[in-house]
Amino acid sequence: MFECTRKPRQRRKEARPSEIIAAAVELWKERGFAATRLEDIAKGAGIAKGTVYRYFPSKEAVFEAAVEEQISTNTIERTDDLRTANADSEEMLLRYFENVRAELVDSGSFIFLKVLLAEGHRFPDLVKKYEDLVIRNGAEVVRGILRRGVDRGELKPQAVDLDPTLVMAPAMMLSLWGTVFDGIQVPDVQQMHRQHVALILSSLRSETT
Amino acid sequence: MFECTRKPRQRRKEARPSEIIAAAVELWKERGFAATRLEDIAKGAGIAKGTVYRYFPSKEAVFEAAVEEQISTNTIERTDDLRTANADSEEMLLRYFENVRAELVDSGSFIFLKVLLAEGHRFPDLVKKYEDLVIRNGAEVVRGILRRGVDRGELKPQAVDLDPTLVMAPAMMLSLWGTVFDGIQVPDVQQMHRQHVALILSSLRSETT
DNA sequence: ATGGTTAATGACCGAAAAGTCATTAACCAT
DNA sequence: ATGGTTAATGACTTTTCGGTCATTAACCAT
Repeated sequence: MFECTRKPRQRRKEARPSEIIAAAVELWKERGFAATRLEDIAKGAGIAKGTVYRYFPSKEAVFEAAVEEQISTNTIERTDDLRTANADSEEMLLRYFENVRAELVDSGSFIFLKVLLAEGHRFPDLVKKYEDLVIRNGAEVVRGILRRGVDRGELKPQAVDLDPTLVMAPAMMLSLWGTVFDGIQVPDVQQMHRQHVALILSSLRSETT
Repeated sequence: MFECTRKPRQRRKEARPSEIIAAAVELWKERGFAATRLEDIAKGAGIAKGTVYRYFPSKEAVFEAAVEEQISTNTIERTDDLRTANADSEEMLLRYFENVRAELVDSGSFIFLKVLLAEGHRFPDLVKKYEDLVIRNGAEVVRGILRRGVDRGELKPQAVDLDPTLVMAPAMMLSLWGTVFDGIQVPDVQQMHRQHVALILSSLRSETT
């Protein structure tokens, strides 16, 4: 007994940055942003603290890179997904909401939203970027769905005038709130999204006799 | 030149706690929660760091007391305000939204929401209390408005089944988001609230011929 | 006045965590 | 093999900041 577990040092320049970010996100999800030390991140990524500094100049830089990564991957996915679909507006809205929920809750990008809301001061550039690429992009998707609904005769023409923010905000807020108590608290986010879609549609659906 | 500005020490046991809280909230609003040191708070309140510890056992206790204060003062106000009113449902909803906005943005309680969202882990009791007294209370108020609208014949009966969270969430989210860029970013929160009310009503208004 | 009580002070302490760097050892080209 | 390059290490330094406490001085009762 007492095995001398000599950790075989590995040199993997390419893989490190994304591994570090992945470990960081995992810990931020579990314990929150402020409570996560840089050494925890290193440990989580299976490397020593000093190694982190070879790839990122500071702790904040890791956060910035993480946001940057999430931003790019997610907005692309979402846009593609919705462009090729062929469902009615209700289905489209539901799918969009589910997308938002999954992205924020399941894939854990809710921390970015939380931290940017709470600590936005410290990352003015990031906030701007997040606004441009996530919020505005989301608004564009919603606007697309509404416009498409009008074109197909499912929604009344005024639907295009509805501010997309009003459609997105509850989806984001509910998902966010649901994460505060480790996801247990809010009864059923998806159910509520369904109700929200119903509310929107009952107001915007065109009167086809 | 070289005036020895001897600060005249003052003993004001009664006034301290609220002054400390006020100074803390002010700084949190300006610089965020994490970026505010306890010594800054003391300086802001015009006292020495040690004095803070005469009134609060820890830094977190200051935060807890601040939330506690906001919670009590604000929920009382809101409930009273709406019970005595005599306007139609549209007016009531608008007033409620304006209330939420004013409370979060103007009187600065948005930091509590932000911090509880972002750092909820560290304050499980507070989160619970906030949920009970602010969120649930808000939901109750909204439910009251809807019920009242049905009673007066302004809203169709299904209105009472609408989850109040769907009504509150956009109001909170928009106000929150508006504070991230020092309030400059979101074009016009109040305008958007008007649109939101219109959306809700166009779906819930009873068809009186 | 004056002495007792206690609010107020701020220098100090120590823990915690960010960030550094001399040393070690993979990896590769020869 | 082997020597050069550089990724990886982790002990060490530095900084930051929450919390303490011996000392000072307001305030008040006498």
